[in-house]
Amino acid sequence: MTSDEKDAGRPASVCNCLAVRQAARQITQLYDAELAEVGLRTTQYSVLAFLDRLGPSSLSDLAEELVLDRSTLGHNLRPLEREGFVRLATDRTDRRTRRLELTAAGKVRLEEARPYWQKAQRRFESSFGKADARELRDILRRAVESAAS
Amino acid sequence: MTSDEKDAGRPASVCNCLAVRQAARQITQLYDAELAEVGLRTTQYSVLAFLDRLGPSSLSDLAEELVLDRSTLGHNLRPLEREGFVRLATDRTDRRTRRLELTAAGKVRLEEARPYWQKAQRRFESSFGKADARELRDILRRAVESAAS
DNA sequence: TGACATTATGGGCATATGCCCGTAAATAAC
DNA sequence: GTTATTTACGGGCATATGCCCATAATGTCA
Repeated sequence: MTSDEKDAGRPASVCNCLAVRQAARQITQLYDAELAEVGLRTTQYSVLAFLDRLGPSSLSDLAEELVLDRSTLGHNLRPLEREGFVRLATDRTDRRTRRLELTAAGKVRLEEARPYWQKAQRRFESSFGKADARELRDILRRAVESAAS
Repeated sequence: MTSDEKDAGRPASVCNCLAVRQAARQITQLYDAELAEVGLRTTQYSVLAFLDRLGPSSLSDLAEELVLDRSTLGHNLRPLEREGFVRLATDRTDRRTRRLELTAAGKVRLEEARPYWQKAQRRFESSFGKADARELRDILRRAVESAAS
């Protein structure tokens, strides 16, 4: 009996997709709980953080960096636009492209949020282990590359 | 300079939450693409598979097994009920509880879907590596336990 | 047994996710 | 230079996710 056959009836232990989705749900709740203190979700924080790091970007470029569907990014921007944290402007050279920019208010909120993100990081890593967390991120990064190809 | 400081400006490489969410999105697309052949999503497949394995269950029990919010499970059942794959009945002994059951049609659809789930598994593991996949699932399982506590 | 806490669930709300399709603009083909 | 293709985006649709609150039923405790 192979180990595959042994636990064939236990979906959670053999399905790579279920495993990563369960973990994403669980870990997201941990980070969302901290970021709720400043009224942001994990996804929103990641958009602001990437935009801060990359500077003004097209939606396509940012979506690719975030490993996110373009359309999904478009949807995710709505609450951030409404709050005035990001701004969309039409590119001058290519009028198809919309340049997404972090506003001053967005930058302020991002800096307010960072300590809470760090707190979530510390909480998770103090429980899971710093070295294990590094290994987790590494294997997940490789999984993203593998699934994308 | 520690390695933390070295890549402090690269959110994707340091944030455990972002890493697992990106991987979940990417891998989900791979599985959803296969399961689309039988008109199921990854989440729906996992509900049917767990229900088949566990037998009739309360929503709370099933949600806990799936590492899913109770309310989320309730929402996820709507399309499955509409299609007639699951059935909700009031428990006789405890009328608060709703017993969730897999219908005959649900069982049929589940068995139809299994080969496509297996195909997704094979596609992912032939690219990522069978041993790496096992390691991935193991570290994710530990991460779930860690974040839940 | 009657007040209170606990448990199981549903409804409403908001965001998250990605598909398909349409539109508009830029680029390539000829 | 006109047509065809590609690229960038938005709108609409459906599901996914989880919070908060309300309701109903059960259990507890004096």
